[in-house]
Amino acid sequence: MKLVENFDIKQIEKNVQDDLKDKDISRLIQEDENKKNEIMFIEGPPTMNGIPHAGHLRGRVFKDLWYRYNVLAGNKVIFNAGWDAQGLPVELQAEKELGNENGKSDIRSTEDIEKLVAECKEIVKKYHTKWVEVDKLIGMSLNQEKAYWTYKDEFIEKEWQLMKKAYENGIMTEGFRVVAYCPSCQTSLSHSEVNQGYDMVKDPSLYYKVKLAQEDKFLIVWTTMPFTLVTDAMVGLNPKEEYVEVRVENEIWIVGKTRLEEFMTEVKIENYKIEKTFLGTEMEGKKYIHPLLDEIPKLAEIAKQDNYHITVAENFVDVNAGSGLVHLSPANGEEDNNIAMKRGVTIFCPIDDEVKFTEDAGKYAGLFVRDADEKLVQAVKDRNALVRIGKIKHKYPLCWRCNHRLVWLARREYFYMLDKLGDKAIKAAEDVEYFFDQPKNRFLEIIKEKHPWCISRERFWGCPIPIWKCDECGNMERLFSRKEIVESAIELPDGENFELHRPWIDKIKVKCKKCEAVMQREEFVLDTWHNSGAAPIASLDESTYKEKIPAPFFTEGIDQTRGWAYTLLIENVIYNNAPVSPYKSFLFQGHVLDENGNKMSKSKGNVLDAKELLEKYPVDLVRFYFMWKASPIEPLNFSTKELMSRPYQVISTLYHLHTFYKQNSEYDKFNLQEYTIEWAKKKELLTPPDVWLLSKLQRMIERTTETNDSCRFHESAKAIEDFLINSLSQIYIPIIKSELWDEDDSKKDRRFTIYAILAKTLKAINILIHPFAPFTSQYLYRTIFHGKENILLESWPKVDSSLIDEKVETSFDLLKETVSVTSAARMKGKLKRRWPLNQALICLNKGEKEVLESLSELVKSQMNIQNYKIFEIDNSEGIEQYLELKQNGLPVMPKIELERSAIGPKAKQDMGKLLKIFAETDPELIINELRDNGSYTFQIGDNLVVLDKEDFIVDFEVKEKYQFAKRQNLIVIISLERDNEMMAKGLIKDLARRIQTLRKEKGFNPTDILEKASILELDQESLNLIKDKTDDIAFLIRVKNVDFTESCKNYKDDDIDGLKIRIAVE
RNA sequence: GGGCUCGUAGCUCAGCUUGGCUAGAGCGUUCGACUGAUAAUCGAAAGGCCAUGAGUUCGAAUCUCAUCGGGCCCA
Repeated sequence: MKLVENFDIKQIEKNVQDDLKDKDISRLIQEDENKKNEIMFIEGPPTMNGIPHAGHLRGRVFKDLWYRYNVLAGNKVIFNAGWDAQGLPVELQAEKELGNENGKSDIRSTEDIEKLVAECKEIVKKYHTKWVEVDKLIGMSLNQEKAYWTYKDEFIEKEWQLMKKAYENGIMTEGFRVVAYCPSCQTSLSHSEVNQGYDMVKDPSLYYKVKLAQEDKFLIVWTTMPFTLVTDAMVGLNPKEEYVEVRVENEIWIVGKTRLEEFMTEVKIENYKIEKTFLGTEMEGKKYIHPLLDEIPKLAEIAKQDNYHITVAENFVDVNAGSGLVHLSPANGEEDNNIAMKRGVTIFCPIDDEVKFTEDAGKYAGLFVRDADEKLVQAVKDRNALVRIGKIKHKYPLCWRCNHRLVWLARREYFYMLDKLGDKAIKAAEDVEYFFDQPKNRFLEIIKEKHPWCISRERFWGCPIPIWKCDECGNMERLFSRKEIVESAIELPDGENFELHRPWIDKIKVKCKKCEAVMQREEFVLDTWHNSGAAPIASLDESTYKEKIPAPFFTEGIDQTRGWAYTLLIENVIYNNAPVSPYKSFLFQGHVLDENGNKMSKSKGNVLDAKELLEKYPVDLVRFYFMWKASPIEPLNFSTKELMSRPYQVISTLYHLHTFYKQNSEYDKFNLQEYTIEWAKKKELLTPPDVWLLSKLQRMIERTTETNDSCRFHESAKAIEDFLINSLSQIYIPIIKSELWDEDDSKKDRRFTIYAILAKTLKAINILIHPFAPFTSQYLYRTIFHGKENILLESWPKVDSSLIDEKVETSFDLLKETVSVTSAARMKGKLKRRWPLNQALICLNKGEKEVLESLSELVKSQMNIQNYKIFEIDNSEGIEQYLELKQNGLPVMPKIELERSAIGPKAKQDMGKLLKIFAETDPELIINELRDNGSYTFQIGDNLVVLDKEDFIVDFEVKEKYQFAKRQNLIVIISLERDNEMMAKGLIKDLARRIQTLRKEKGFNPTDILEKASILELDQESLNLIKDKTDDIAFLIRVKNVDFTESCKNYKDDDIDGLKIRIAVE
């Protein structure tokens, strides 16, 4: 790899990519004896149903950052890719590609499934290529060859082993789950599909009354789906809301209080009287009599159970709709079903696949459910239970394919009953490090819910559930391995090595051990979250799993709290039947938003394609920017403009510091191996700036290590930025520059010391910044330092506490402050920084004199001043400060004003005269009086106005030929007087700067020594000042001779503060 | 609708636990200066009803409650 001429970060990136193309870094790391611990990373497998965008990149960068940091810190990190191939999104995409407009109902035969599955595999292949491409662009270190795939047979079989544990521990059961179902497509729909199709529809609004069994009172219940009366199981009230008993004619009705009046208007009842008010919670567990039991014998039978047809107090009940009481149909409502599951209530679901009532529905058997609405309303009316039937317009979901109204329907499914885990999952989750409180709290809350997890899906492309059921006797065979299936199969149409997917597995028939009938496989596949959640178990062999899991660090987007993080934990607890998490720590990452803070979405068109982004912008900047801009958990507003500003400056400075080091050290034939900091220390060559820089370096190492460990990557990036820009580039380099300029052989040791320090510092920065900007750091490391083959083989720097020097740091801070204040004073006096000044008078706090004087030479050189004096001052303001300054002999004059709000009441009508007299009075006189007597008396006519200290605002200014600036207690007064010598020096520097610019323009190297320089058209005065000093100029601009006659060929017009000159170099 | 969470300068954040100086820093912006690695750097300036409202208090960015807005998840 060669050093590029100019800083071209894209070119650097390309060179590194090319250079590393054929190199097997992971093998080098594997063989490196400095990398001691072997640790495991488990990739959260992206679903292969789309191309990566900017949001994905942030996650990629976090992972790779962690990898590189840990490798540098001395670990062998197993960093394998992983891909999630299955799941609904892939299947839907395949449907689209195949043109199956009716979704699942288009799949009728084995061949159809086969075609669908083949298409799914195609899609996965296509997107996998895109992802790998982007991974390569961004410099992901993932081992792609060893990637795990969730759809591979070996993965599936291991997942079955996990299911087996769940079954053996009594966690896996059958049950009912309510899904949105399209009666026309005969397909259930996922939540995201449902959310696509809400629209306003008209529905019946039915109020009916049910009598309490033990009291002569009626519950007034509201529903918009009368057919659900068939599957009615409970009536819900909100426990925290108020309800009332009202008398209507000779009946007592129970209604919510919040909407009582609206309700009465709606049902057209004018005369009613509130008899009692109470909280919903008081109504828990009262049996009621369903009005239609005679029509539905099966329901009547179930209703005999104690927990059936009772009132329940549940938070989800909304008192701002209907009557404030709702009936619960676990077969037809999601929330209703959850509550039934929680309370162990029987789920009565007499509805078939065509959404028609079955025989169990008694009188309504055979009817499409929504067609039963009218008949049910009539039946309610016939039994005198009708309060009111009306119409309501509300938002309701429609099928996104056929626009048919969806119904909510309980389907038989498989569940993990998480309450059976006891507190194991909670304990496991509590032991995990989350780095930030916000996601931790939410995650723990979710786990504490212990919601039953429905693991089955009525789909095709997924890990099949290996359970066979006998239709005759209901017996079940659970065959959790290929071996068991093969042994139990009646025949194997695709041989023993059939693919463990639908449709092939569906063809396997098993003989029932109880009744000898032929058993069919339950046509479910697993929830895709089960696949990814099984990753640690299913992607590793058993011994590796035992050895490496729990793994130290997992990370994914914050939306995965309930997703991957959750399923991983639950499945691991199930697998071990113990409170163990598969991860010791989990970092949840905030999402990427567009530059205005809006969510990136296809519909808004603000999605940034990852590949385009990485091809157009420098990858190191993208990576650095992602980590540097925001805290990991916060959302990040992504702006390419911002990306190209500060991050560019940081990386650019890093590059240029390297070229600076290279140019100078090569000129001196510096040998990095021979001359080290230890060597310099031994020879006592370190100056205060060196000590200071090394001390700062230690602090930065300490800080970055600490913040990387706690996932405060943004702080880590900022610590590097701060050191690089504010310490190294801004302070150290300008100080040592002049020392490097002096080529005398006797100063060689000093120059070598500087090179050694620069080399050590730059090398350390390269390593520290490597996880953030891998390309530039690898590039600079290789081209400038010719180190190991890959910077990853280096070791993370350790803090060397012998190099920390707090005293020097304090002195430097004071120096920086003093120089800064001096510059401000120069600004006021219009004195350029390169003009030397005669004298500075510096006022400091008590005790600081010594601190600053320890850097005496630097004070002069950095302030560009020939001598200085330091005064320690006690007072920071007012008359006391002025007096102290004066007492010290400083060239100050008092500046005095009246405190108007204070003197108003004292002077009253004499205010005008007072101001006039005050303006004419010598300030010094007032000060002296105040000092001696504590007050000053003005005589205004016959009146005496006595003003004390508080009535004056006293400040100071400096005498003529001085200028000053102050910041808090730091005051710098500079003398404006310059003699010829100083004027000459200033002029020389002015000239030198211009000639140096010209040198650069002409393309000379800084280290080249040129023949001559020529300066024309200087005025006589200036010429007199400098004509004897050509040697000084020659030294500054690296030429052999300087003259003032027209001796060169090409001259450039230039000017110094408006003075026209012509200059040339050859 | 529910849960968690965030809201301080254009941006990124500090300060909040334990109430008390004129609410700080860096970046960005504008103007000026410097520059021999630099799109670096230095100086100055502009920029804040600390989301809003109420309460507690002598005193609130800080404690309490409510509201509004953003994010994620769940409905």
